Amino acid sequence: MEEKEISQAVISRLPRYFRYLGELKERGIERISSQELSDIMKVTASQIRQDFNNFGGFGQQGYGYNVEYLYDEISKILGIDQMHQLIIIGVGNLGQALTNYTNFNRRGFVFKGAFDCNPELYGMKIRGVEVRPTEEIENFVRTNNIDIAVLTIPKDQAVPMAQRLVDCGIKAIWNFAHVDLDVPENVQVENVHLSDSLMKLSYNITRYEKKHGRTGNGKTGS
Amino acid sequence: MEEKEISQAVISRLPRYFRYLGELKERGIERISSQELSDIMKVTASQIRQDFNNFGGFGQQGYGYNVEYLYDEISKILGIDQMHQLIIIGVGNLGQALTNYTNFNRRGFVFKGAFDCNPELYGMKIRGVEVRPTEEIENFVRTNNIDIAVLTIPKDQAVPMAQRLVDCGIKAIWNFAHVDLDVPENVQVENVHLSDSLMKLSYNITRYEKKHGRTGNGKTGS
DNA sequence: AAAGTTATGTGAAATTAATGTCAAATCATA
DNA sequence: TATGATTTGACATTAATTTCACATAACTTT
Repeated sequence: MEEKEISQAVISRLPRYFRYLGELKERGIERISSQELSDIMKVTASQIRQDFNNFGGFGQQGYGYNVEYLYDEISKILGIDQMHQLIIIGVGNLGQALTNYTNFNRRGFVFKGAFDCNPELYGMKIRGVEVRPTEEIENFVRTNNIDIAVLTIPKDQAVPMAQRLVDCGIKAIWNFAHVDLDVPENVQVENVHLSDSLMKLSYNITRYEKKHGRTGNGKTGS
Repeated sequence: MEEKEISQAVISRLPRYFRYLGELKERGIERISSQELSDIMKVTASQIRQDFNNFGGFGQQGYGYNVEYLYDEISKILGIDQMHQLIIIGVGNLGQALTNYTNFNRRGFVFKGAFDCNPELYGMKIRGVEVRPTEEIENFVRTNNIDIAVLTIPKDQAVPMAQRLVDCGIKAIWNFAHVDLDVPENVQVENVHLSDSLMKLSYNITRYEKKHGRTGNGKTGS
């Protein structure tokens, strides 16, 4: 039985549905129609129904969707009903920030190890986890069943590091390095390219100003 | 004369082109064809040509594209030939990490101020910039011509803060809070929802394992 | 300067995604 | 249990995006 592939466009929308459903659940709301959700989330009701239907019928005609049930189903689809063990590679500012972001913990992402190539950091503790030398990564990943490696190291180091992670059987890489990683299809990669995001913002500022006749600050001017 | 609107799908690809062109430029490569770029970037040559053509003809038949010229043109399109003054609101781990990320500086994003509501942090210096109380934001934005506010505060604080920023004339918000901001169309918002990104990764791990018959770690198990 | 090659720009075709529509199922109510 | 209101799920339609294909322009070489 062949499962039909769901487009990444749909997947990208699921976390947002999940977030809104979580809020509704928190507020004690038991049921919701696609139309109501449409009003709140500012997407068409049709898209909401279509999106949910990719995974089977979660709703009931004449009633709508049960908030808690839908929430749980989406969490299963996203795989966050499962535990994920993760390690951070690169204990710089960003690495530490992510480590300290406790919300991930609540969603079943368990921070198991931290690695850096700077000897001065060895032994330092972040959220109870000791920073270790990067040489120990392979062994650690294998013995601790690590699923996800968070890459917060400079881009030139990221490429060989990704290869090492692939070789020792990592399942996924959450990549914050500003480089594209080339990995086999059994390893999942999710890129967070912050500067790309900032450039998009810059584009939209510029576009708006062009359209409305305001000017920006020339780089040489003042 | 009406400029035709460029789709966000195209805009999202520009930073990646920009990055690859920057690398080519660094390596001293002067010209490149859409086919060569296609091989390197793993997108179709057709898409590359189509994308660039949205902004006018940057290439030359029989020759290809001049790397440096194309690089400069894209930087203009993205608006990163202009200076952008920015402030950070929320000097937690993530806020500090972003502040210390020097690459933004190189691209014309100038870190001008830092704000927090925790009095213990007032006066602390990050990259030479003093942390100030959030009450001072409005005045600071107005007198220092701030374009972009980086929001790294909890989501419940983010919504009223966004309103304050809108009211004092900010041009754009780079939003790291896990909430959707509702702002008028003259204010640009770019969201970085890290947990959405992590959920997408989780989905892809789960999908791969389902397809290939491996199992994850049950949340209750181990 | 002519011939052959290369590679863009563009319009058309194909694919993918989003939206609109409605029959059928369920709910609420009397 | 019948009636009317509600709302999904499926399908049809429309829109957007990507790919294809080729005429045309510029380059390169002799």
